[in-house]
Amino acid sequence: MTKQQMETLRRQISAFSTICSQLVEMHKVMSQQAYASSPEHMLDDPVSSGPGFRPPTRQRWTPSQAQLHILERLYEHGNGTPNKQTIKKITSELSQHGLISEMNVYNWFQNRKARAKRKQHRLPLKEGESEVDTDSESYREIKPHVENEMIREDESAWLGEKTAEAYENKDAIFFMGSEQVEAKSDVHERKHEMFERGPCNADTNAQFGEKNHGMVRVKPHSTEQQQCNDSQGNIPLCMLHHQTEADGEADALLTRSKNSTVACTANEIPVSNQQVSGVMTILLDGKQWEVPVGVVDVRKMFGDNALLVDTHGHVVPTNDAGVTFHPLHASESYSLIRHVNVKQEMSGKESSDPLIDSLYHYSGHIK
Amino acid sequence: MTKQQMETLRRQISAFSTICSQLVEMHKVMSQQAYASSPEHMLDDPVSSGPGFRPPTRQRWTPSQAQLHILERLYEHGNGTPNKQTIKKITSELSQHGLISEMNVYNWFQNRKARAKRKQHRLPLKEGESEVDTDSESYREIKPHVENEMIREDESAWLGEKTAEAYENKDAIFFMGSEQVEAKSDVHERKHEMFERGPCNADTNAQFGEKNHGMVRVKPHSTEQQQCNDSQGNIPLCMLHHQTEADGEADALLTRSKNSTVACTANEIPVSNQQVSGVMTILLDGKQWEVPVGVVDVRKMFGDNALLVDTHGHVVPTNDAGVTFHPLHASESYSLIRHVNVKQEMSGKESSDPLIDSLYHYSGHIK
DNA sequence: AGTGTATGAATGAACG
DNA sequence: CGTTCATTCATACACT
Repeated sequence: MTKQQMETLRRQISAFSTICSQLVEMHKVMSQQAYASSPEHMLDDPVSSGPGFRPPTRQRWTPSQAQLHILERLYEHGNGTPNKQTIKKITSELSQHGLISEMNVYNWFQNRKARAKRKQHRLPLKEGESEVDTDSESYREIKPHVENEMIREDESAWLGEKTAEAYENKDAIFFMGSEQVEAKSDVHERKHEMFERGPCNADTNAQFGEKNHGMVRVKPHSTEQQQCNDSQGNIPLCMLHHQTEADGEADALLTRSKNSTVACTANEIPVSNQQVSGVMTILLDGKQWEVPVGVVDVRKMFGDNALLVDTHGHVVPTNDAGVTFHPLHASESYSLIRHVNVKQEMSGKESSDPLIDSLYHYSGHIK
Repeated sequence: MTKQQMETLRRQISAFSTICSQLVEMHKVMSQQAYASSPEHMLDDPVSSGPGFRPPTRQRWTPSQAQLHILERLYEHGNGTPNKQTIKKITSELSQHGLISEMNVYNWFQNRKARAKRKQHRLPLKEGESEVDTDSESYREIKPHVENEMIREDESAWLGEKTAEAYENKDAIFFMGSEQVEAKSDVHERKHEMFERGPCNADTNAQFGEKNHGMVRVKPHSTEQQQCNDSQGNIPLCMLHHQTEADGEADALLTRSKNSTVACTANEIPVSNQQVSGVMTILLDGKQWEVPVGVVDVRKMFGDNALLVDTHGHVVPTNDAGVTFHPLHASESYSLIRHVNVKQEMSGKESSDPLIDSLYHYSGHIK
């Protein structure tokens, strides 16, 4: 390797580091925003300043004028949603006028159709209807002039196709592993519709009675609520310190993992990373997880196709069984990497992605 | 540098690449989830409902986060649609986390499967690519099993603040980046497994039929591009060499001719479907996009603040106008990085973010 | 800087 | 089962 190459490598890493930092930063900002927008908390945060990061704009496809024009014409002419083949063609064609994917095209037609229909019928919208139905939409009609028929209507379902789904049918496993304890809850608020959906019991509404009815699970459970609470949803990095064990119900939930480990997130700020029994918290892709203190069975915990990468970019080494050699570090961040093709076939060390292979290789190598 | 060190470097890059992908994905999920609705919607307390209260009604079942996770897990475990018996069990179990009916479960599995299949299909059928069909792609799925809703506002820098300096120091590159990249927070997970939205072209353009008030907004800003097309591209992956300095608007002409550009890359490999004019598919942050064959005007296509990074961690080099020197590589994966401050001010090569500056610097440097 | 609207996308449910 | 419909969620923009 030449010096030059080395330099290149270094730069690559540097670039990655930068990118990662940036992404993390964005993530952070977004988290804060999300949090801030939550009506529940009132803690005001003086901070929030920071660099002017803005949530990445443009998350959704926006057809260019040319694309729209073409789509509109196609719509006028054609009947309904095009089939798969057609979609492909359209997509190709439109890609000449801007980034686009088949899904965009598909969605466009679906929406176009649905909305046209709705407008036409002027269906009585339910209150709280968010989809505002202004007549303005009609303006959007565009006169199709000459139809350039570039699409033909091949019937056949455009989206369907055989796929080798390899689901082996075994017995469904219920709480397999149980590994995942989910104890969380979402405390969330909704943004637009302010209407709080009241107690919703499908049966109560004649209007909707037909929907779920019949099999509506009635169970007026209350569990949800409780659970949510106990989870105390938010736990700062070094959060909580109390055990939830005493909390009967919560405890049950948290400890579903039958593991000895108790579910107390509680580590007093895990200094030394590991108290013997118990659980500690780590961050996985930004989410908090409770893991037993001690070595971790990555495969069992996250799936056969999982790999953990620490913030230094190192894959957490494991033995052949997927168990780490060392405990994870409490409060540390890890990234969970997966690869579908890796699943159990990993033994064959063949995955379609060289990158992943490489990681695995590395992982194995290091052990 | 020893061979060993080199290997380490390589691993780091690989890991970083992966991490970046994850972060980008995560970021997307978050932005999408920022205002996700609370799963408790359908379980609202009866209390609020007063006499003339209209129970808001949720017409259709919406799985709570907990339910979703469980379902996801069950699905993941690879068993097709559960049988009746199993459905009952699942339903029963899930009812602990929210209102649910067997029908809901059944539908969920049906949909999940159908969509997964569709997804799988849609991607692979793109052009070029040899038989080695790349079903890859899915490895980008993120799959958190926890749903904590915890965000805490404490500032606590979860992000190392020294980040900046780290990458400045070229010699320290090795492990830099490593500072704590930790994301604290929550993130509720939702997984929209299919194609997600992707980046979009930055171009907007006046609408066709005017929606609002019947007034057509005629493209106000000069910056808007008429069409974002003009890019074409494709080339094997060898990338980089070149400088990227964002400057101002510069030309725009390198491209603009529709299929003009040559370079049909991936097509050394027999192309299959999609013989249509030069179009090829690439994966951007896991999502498939169609782009014209030929060089790509990154800025135009993704915005002034965009950067493309390939799976090797290389920033795709572009000229001052943001146009790549080479076409992208068909079926290859790229990550889209953005930064608001980079925009056009880049000319002064001064952005408020050192991170980005660094990237640009890198990019240019390497040429 | 907010607010409303158009509309892209996700997804539960239904249909054939 | 695969496809389509209906509804909801989320977001880009325009306008004020």
